Amino acid sequence: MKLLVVDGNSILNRAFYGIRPLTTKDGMFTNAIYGFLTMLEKIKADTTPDRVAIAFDLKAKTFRHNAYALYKANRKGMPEELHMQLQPLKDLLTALGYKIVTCEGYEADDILGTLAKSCEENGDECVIATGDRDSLQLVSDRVSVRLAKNLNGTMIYTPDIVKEEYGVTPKELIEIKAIQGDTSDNIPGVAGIGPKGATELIQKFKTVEYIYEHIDELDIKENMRKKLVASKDNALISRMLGEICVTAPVDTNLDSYVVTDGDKAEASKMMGRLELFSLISKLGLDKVDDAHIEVEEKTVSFDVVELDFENSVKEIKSHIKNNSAPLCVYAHFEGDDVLNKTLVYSACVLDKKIVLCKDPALLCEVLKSEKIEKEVFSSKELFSYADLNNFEVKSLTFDISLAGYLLNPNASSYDLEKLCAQYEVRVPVVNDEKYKDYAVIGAMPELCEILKKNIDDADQGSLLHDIEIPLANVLAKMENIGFAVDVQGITKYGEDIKAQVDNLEQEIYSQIGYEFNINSPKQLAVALFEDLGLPAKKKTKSGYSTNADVLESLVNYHPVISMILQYRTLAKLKSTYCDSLIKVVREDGRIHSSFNQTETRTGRISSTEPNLQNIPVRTELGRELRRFFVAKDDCVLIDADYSQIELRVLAHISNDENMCKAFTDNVDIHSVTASQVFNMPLNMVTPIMRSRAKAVNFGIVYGIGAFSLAKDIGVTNKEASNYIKSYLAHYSGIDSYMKNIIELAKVEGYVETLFKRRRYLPELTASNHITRAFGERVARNAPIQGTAADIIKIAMVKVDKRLKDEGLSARLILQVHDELIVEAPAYESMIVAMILQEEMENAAKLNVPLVAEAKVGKTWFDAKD
DNA sequence: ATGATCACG
DNA sequence: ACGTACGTGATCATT
Repeated sequence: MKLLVVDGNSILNRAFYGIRPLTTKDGMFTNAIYGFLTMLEKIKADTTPDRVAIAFDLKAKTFRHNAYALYKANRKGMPEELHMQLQPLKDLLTALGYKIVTCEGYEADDILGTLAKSCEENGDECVIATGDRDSLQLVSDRVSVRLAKNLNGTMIYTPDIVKEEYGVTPKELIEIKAIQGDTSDNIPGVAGIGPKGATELIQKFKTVEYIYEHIDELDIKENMRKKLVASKDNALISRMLGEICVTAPVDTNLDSYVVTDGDKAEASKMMGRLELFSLISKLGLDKVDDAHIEVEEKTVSFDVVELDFENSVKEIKSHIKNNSAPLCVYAHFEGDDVLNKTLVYSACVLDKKIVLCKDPALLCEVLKSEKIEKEVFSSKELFSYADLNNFEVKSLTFDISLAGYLLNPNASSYDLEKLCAQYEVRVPVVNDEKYKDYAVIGAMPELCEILKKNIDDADQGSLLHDIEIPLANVLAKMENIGFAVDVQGITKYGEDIKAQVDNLEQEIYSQIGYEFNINSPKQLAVALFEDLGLPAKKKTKSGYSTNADVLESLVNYHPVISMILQYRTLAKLKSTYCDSLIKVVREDGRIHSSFNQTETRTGRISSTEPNLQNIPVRTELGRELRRFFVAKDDCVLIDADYSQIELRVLAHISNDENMCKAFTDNVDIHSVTASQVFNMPLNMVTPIMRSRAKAVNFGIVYGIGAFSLAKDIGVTNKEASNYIKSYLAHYSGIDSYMKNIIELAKVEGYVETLFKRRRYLPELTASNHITRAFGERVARNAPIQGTAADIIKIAMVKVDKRLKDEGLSARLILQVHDELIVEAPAYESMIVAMILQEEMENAAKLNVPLVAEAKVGKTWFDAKD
């Protein structure tokens, strides 16, 4: 029989500190629970036990909001974020069928020891899972310790391995500790003797008892003898304190530790509440059964039928005759890229029935129909499907994924299963085994109801219906149209760069004296900081940093530094931009990026495969790449960008008098800021002052800290801090906005944009001040970045509509956060430029004017000036 | 899978 | 006593 004994508190600690903070949207921390269960699964898989006992200390001390207390605290002290996870974890473990062992007056260690001892005596095998080396003293022929060193690394300790690592037997570890002491356990030991001396003594003399019995005859240095004599009392006390008790009054009958079925439904429900959805499937729990048991009398059973076009239409028609509620439509596509998606099936939810249809004609018919009001899971792919098939989607009134995103943009994904679990929508049961996977589609109507109610409660109706859903249509069309590129041009440019990279590579090798992988920060660090002996400035988790900041500070030390910087720049251009862009050009000679509408926490869209929102522009050489982003034959690009949209938004929401006036007068904002910060008349502002003021303006938008500002513009902390003080004194409206928004965020738990886009901020309640400070910066930044995102989204919808209404062939093809790009026949360029400027500037009415400027060119390079 | 780096707004 | 501005995505090296 093999018993696994888990040191609950120790593993919980490892999980808490090893897994990045995770929270539910209400701010409940869940990372330790997630980590614990994940690690438990791993431990079980590794050790294949017959029985499992999970030991916990009975009382956990907590502390609050005081890092110094943590430092001083006894190691059993626990931050509030961890403590709040303790009871839920225990409940969850019980529901999963595990036996939790605690014991009044004894620590978890003692429980481990007692159970291990009992196994030993009864001829059973015992594995102790812990993150704490104290337990190593328990190792024997029958007892092994599985020590978690970090998240990935574990080590199984047997007597041989203990001997190998410590040079003594497991039991002798107690003796070593008695001499060496352990501050974290409040074990004093012998003053002046550390691990080395202690080990030597025990290797020679085996026990503390023996040492003191023969203290005068020992063959040791006088110095050592004196230390031992001086600390005799402490050593003897330490010997007692350091030995784990093996006689705690706990149940040692192994049959008490059978892992039972527990209450799976309850476990699954609890995990759903903790929003740990991935665990539910990882642990093999069945969510459907959970809902089934939980609300048995309310469980709905759905039929799934597969019909042809004719019969599907018939069913749907008779359904809408009898139902005023909208029709829920789900479509499943196959194919990994934007253009080549094939419809596998569409599904419509009728009363207690899911109608599947493989005929694409049905989906077209339903989407086209103005009379059928539709609620869907993801509108963008439906809009895309319609666009590719040259028809328009009518009466699409709700999008589940977009609603889920607006309600909480912090989530990592928005699939139906997750949303059902989060909003406690029970998934119906489908009895036909063949169609079981379709059951979740049947939950759509109820899920829509709940999401709609939540959207109403958050006052996000307009944001969803007037901005996000129409935008999905615009994005779908942008994806389908794509951006034409000059493949030959990129190829040639790439070859030129390749030649330069190869040259640099050889020169760098000769400078360093040997060949190595320059792309490996690790190898580069060795070359620079060890072999060349250059001063290392900054450390990362895994060694010395070699980033551009560090390298730039070293350029005067050695000629190879600037070569490496140049190499990095060119290698990046080659691999990320030339090579990969060429790979994603399609048969039509265009690049079709995907635009994700539910990705960012601030409301921006993101672009992937490829990312067209980070094409180089800041350096001359990089910017050249934009010459190969072109308009098709007889067409031009019209590129319009907002001027200072984030600062204008800040001026508006803070309603700061000075900043509003600057924008209303349409004067250069950075110069004005400089004159404010440096207390100078406008005409005395020098370029250096302006550039520093510009950095301060950026910093303010990001939530500012003197340290980072100082680093950014290369002044002292003190100076930077003065700039900020002066800034906030002159822009007092911004000062009060920054203070108020944080108070508001703390009270409400979230911040919102002008158009009611929300971002929840569980970080603000963290006890860790770094986390809290991050939450505060986000509270200051999110409304600004988010409102700017709202505004350009509105502009996109309006521009798209104008182009269509005016019968133009021009099409939006790209958005880069404050910039829109349209491809149009050359003869439309003037009108399109006008439309862009007009719609962008009128997208929102703020207290300050919005300014956009449009330029025309044959390539992105030319259109961007 | 994660971290380091670097491209963009 | 701490770590350092907001938001993204792609690549390469490494575990």
